[in-house]
This record gives sequence, structure tokens and C-alpha cells, in this order.
Amino acid sequence: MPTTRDQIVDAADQLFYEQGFEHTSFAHIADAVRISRGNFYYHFKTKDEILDAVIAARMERTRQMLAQWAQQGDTPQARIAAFIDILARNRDKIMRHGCPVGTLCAEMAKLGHAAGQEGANQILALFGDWLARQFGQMGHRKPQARALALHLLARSQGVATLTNAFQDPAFVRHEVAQMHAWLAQQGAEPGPPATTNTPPSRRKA
Amino acid sequence: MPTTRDQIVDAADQLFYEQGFEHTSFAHIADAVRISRGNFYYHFKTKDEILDAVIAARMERTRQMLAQWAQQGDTPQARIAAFIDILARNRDKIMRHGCPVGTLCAEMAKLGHAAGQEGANQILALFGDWLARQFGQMGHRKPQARALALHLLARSQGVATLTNAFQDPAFVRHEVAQMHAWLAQQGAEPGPPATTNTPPSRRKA
DNA sequence: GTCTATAGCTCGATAGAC
DNA sequence: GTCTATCGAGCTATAGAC
Repeated sequence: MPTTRDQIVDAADQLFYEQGFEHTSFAHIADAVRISRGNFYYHFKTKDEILDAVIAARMERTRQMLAQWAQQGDTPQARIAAFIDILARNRDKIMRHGCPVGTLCAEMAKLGHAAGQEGANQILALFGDWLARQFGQMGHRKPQARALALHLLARSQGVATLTNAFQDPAFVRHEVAQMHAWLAQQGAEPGPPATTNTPPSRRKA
Repeated sequence: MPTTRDQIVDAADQLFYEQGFEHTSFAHIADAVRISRGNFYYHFKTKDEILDAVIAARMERTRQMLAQWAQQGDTPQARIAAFIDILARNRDKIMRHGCPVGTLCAEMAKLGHAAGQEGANQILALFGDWLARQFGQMGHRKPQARALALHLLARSQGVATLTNAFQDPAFVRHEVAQMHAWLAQQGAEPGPPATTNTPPSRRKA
């Protein structure tokens, strides 16, 4: 039996994802947990407090997910592939509500909510840093590994945005396949790292 | 001297972009135009009405911009390059508020605002259809031209999302350069069109 | 810990004078 | 066309009984 506080955080987490932070009221969260508004305020004094708790929970869950991928994947390529596949695995939710991380970052930026923006960006940064480490283990030097990580992160964000807008499952499949193909081209190579998507062996060919 | 109605639409357009639709109140718009709330209601009866007007204005502006690109670019490649360059040209605004189209699509989806989502998606589709036409003129068959268009649209959306979150100008420059390099690889070719980012001449090599 | 009741505010929207 | 005045609903947040 989870504590009331945990139930509140879980419900808020889901509602913030489905309807957005601003659009979700205390009444809405309280109704979902089946407690009174007064009880809600016993656990969280302000809306910022519940936002902080949700962000902390998402951060922790993200850390665990990344640790699990790191444990299960034998090669950095396999681990990055696990990242790419979340788009396909969460396709239906993304079609309805977008990427949980990206849409929260966007909303916090629009609201001018500095603390929330900082927290949401940190979750996004967790993915970026983790991906950069994987590309580093593939043999890429630090700045290049970081560039590849941000490139892949941006692509997955873009696919999520268009999936949310156009609701086309075939588009997700196609882009995920392209990302896997792109990943296969980013092989570890000695010598100068590639700066474009072009395979190094073909540069200046 | 623009009409009061046009002034309202312009102010609402800007505020919806900077703070989001839901976060912007009638009082906020009225203050920006320096009219009373009552006067505002003479021109627009509901919040959906002003949203419709803003979307219509953005749609018209987008059409004009695409027509101008079509007129100025001598080749389809040059015209697509003009699309890619809006990321660099609007970099500062994107860092602060994201992509005007993508963030509106995301917000409408979160609010469950069917009409607004439909309108915002239509603006995004304007870009997609226009890009698909350009790729078609480069010699790609219809489904392939559409896939390339959506791929590029998704990448620009993703770059906008990460730019908004991380506020890194160097990242924008790098990704824009990569998109131009990618575009150069998507040359018109007879025979089977490429289905990945790999240049066709290298497939199965 | 959980509840009811409500303060204090802002919202979208309306009515009517000028 | 523009204004002031105001409504009812919904919001965050607080106070206090149990």
C-alpha cells in the first residue's frame, strides 16, 4: 500500500504528462487520488512543491531506466539502440501526449518557470550525458561524442513532436529504422572523427 | 494605421508564442493593445475566436513566406536550404520560446483542444507539403519525397526543442550545417530512390 | 492525517452607458 | 467603437474541526 504522498505524486505525474502542468488543478489531482483538497495541502503546500516532487520522481525513474539499459546492453551500440527503441515502445502515448520530457521542458519555458525549466532540462540532460558516454565508449572523442548524443536526442525529440501532431505510426517506424541505420554508420574508428552524418570512409572520396 | 482588430490579433499572436495560449489572458492582450476588456469583447466573443484568428494569420503568413522562398530559390535544393536556415535566422527567439508552430501544436494537444490542434497541425502540414514538393522536384518519387520532407521537418523541430531547453547557439550552428550536408547527399538520381540517409551510390557497396 | 469551509484572487464572459 | 462595472466559475491557498 503506497503512502498518500506517493499516490499524489504518481497521479500528478500522470496528469502533468497528459494535460500539462498549468492545465492540471489541485482539485483534479485530489479527485484522481480520491482525497479532499485539504488533505492534499497537508502533503504539498504549493503547486511548485508538487512540481518539484514530480520532477524528482521522473529524474529518479530516468536514472534507473538508464542504469538498466547500461546493464542489459553488451555494447554501447546496443545500449544506444535501447534508447532509440523507446520511441517505438511508447508510440501510442507519444501520439496522444508527446514526449514526457520534451513537452515539460517546452511548457516550463513558456510559463517562464525558472525552477521547473531547470529541473526539466536536467532530465533531458540525463539522456544527453548518458548517450554521450555511450558514444565515447564507441571510440569517439569527447566533443564529437557529445555532438552525436545531442544530434540523436534532437532527432528523437523531433520525431516525438511530429508523431504527436500527425499521429502517423508508419512515420515512427520509418524514423526509428533510420536512426538505427544512422547508428550503425557511427562506428568507432581511429583517426579524425567524422563531423557529419557521412561515414568517415567516404569523406572526400 | 492598423485596425483595432488587427492590433489585437498581432498582440495575441506574439503573446501566444511567448507565453502560450492558456497562460495568456484577455486582460493581458487588452493591456498590450491598450484597450479595455470590454472593447476586446466587441471584436472577439470567445477565446476560441481569437485563437482561430491567430491561427489563420499564421497560416497566411506561412503561405506568403513559402511562396517567397519558392520565388527566390532557383533550385529545389536552394529552396529547401532556405527552410533549414530559418533555424539559424530565428535562433534567439527559438532559444527563448521554441518553434512557434511546434510549441502551439504541443500545447493544443495537451489541452485536448481539437479545433486548435487541427489548425496548428495544418500550419505544420504547410511546411511538410511544401518540402515534399521540393524533394519531388529534385527527382524523388512521391512517397520518398514525403518521407524526406517529414524527416527534415522532424529534425528541425527537434533542434528547436533542444535549443529552447539548452540555449546553446553552437548546437544550432552545428545541426544546421549537418542538415545542409544531408541535403547535399539527397541528390536527384534515376533508379531506386534511397530509403536511408546513406547516399544511394553507396548502398550495398 | 484527513476532512469541510472559505478566503482571496483571476479568469472568461456579459450588460449597458456614452 | 470604446468604455466601466460586474457576474459566476474556478483557481491556489489557509484555517480550524475532528
